[in-house]
Amino acid sequence: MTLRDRERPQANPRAQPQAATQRPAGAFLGRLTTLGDDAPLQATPLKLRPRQRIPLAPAQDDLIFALQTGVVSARVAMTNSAAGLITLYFPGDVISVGAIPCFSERLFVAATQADVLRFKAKPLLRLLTSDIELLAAFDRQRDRQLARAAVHATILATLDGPQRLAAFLIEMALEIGTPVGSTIAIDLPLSRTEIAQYLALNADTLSRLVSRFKTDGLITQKSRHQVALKNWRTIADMCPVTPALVALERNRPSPLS
Amino acid sequence: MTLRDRERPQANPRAQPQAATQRPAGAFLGRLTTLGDDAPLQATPLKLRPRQRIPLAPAQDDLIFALQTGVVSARVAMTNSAAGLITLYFPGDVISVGAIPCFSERLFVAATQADVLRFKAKPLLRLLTSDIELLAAFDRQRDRQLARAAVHATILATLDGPQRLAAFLIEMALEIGTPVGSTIAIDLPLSRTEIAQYLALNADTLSRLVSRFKTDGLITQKSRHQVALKNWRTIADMCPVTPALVALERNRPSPLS
DNA sequence: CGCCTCCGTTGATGCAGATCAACCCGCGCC
DNA sequence: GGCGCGGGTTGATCTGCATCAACGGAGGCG
Repeated sequence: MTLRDRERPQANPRAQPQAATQRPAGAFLGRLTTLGDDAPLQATPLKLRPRQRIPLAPAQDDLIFALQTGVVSARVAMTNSAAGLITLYFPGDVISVGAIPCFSERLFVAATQADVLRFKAKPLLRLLTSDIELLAAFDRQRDRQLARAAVHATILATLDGPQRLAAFLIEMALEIGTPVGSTIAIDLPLSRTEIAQYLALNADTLSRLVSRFKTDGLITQKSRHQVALKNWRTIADMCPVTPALVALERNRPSPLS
Repeated sequence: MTLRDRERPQANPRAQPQAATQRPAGAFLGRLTTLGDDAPLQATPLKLRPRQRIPLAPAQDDLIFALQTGVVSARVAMTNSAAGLITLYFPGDVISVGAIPCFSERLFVAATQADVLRFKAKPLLRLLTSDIELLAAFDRQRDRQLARAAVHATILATLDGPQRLAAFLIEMALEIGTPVGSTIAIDLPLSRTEIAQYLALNADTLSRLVSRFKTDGLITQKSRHQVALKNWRTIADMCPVTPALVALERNRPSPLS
């Protein structure tokens, strides 16, 4: 599929992502917003609808976004072949345009309703020089995102299909899951096809895996985008990267114990 | 194989990585070192032999290294299964301990002789607050490494075996290759097994691919670690991520045109 | 209402690459 | 020299996943 813009409003956006929007932001963003407006920050708030692109002038590398609520995906299209869904951003994450490699096309698409703050790099850096604690928080946030990228690469490099799906469910549960009784409810911000791209699996194969998880009683599905993990322990055990994902979550406030 | 330390000196270290050691460092490191010793930086220079680990106290997250010469690899070991070679660092790169996810074990191993500078995070950040240009260079460097991680994830996610090998050769050529006549000579800093881990391929499969590249006249091999790309154009064309890799290289001085 | 398009599911089939095994080679060591 | 060992190569076989094709269900829209 081509990555053309589909910014037109959809008549019925998918179910509201309560979890994602109510989530407390990360340490950097929290500290940044408590500074108030006395700082000459020139941040522009943007509200994105699901599937809406973040507007970007071509070759504009000096923009930095901070994600307040929702989920955003970074995608690239290569000249010849299939597109890829490279990275997912969650509340508190920093979206640096320069951190996405320049294939023929690169773009950021909101997966759910999302609120982002747009900065120009220069004023933001100037602000960081004035507050070493803020700079430290910014630095930790970048470390965290680099580490997440490394975990994702490890998932793609070493895990087979079922393990990848388990890793995805765990990652989503940690980032945007809400405990409901003994289960964890997740509002999936991605379509099947997008999940398949993110996991480097075929959409058909992913469908089979989800079906198998359902028949095995690991998950249940209320609607297309609403799944619940019935058996956290089993899912966590079948995926070798669980400890790393949990450790990443330690660095910030989390809804899960 | 277990990731036990093999720090003892090897009787015959592999061929000298001339390319890597003569390489000009990146913009951040260049700017940093021109500051001279008037800054209270407390940088500790380390010299690493091939296969030597960077000494790390457990759970020490507040260290940052800057790679001056040579190549360093980041590895993780998972509880159950195989180890992984997550990231490669080249001259000018910043090695932040917090940017590697915490599996059961995480360690940095010099692939060649290497010179690194060790910083504690706090003083380095303090220095960054004093010089916005230095901070900007540091930030660009982090973007670059995030982008490289994204490209690597794309390689693993979307390319087949031959394309991955081509991508690896291109990446190495851009980072540490030296033009020799119409060819590009590369001193591979990794063993076959390590390359296979990096590319998420089986060592056997990789061996077959290298043989095929040789019989196809794409590369020649002087010794185990010395290869030469005979036909840059063909190799570049067979790999869809070449433009992204080249674009990454634009951001810093490169030995290739 | 009927049509269309997008998304997801399921079955049948083929292939790229993993796995297993044997072997070679270089090298350090006894 | 003989031996052991780690790393690399090559062949035979197996399998997990991609591919292809057909179908169904859910909206959207005239």
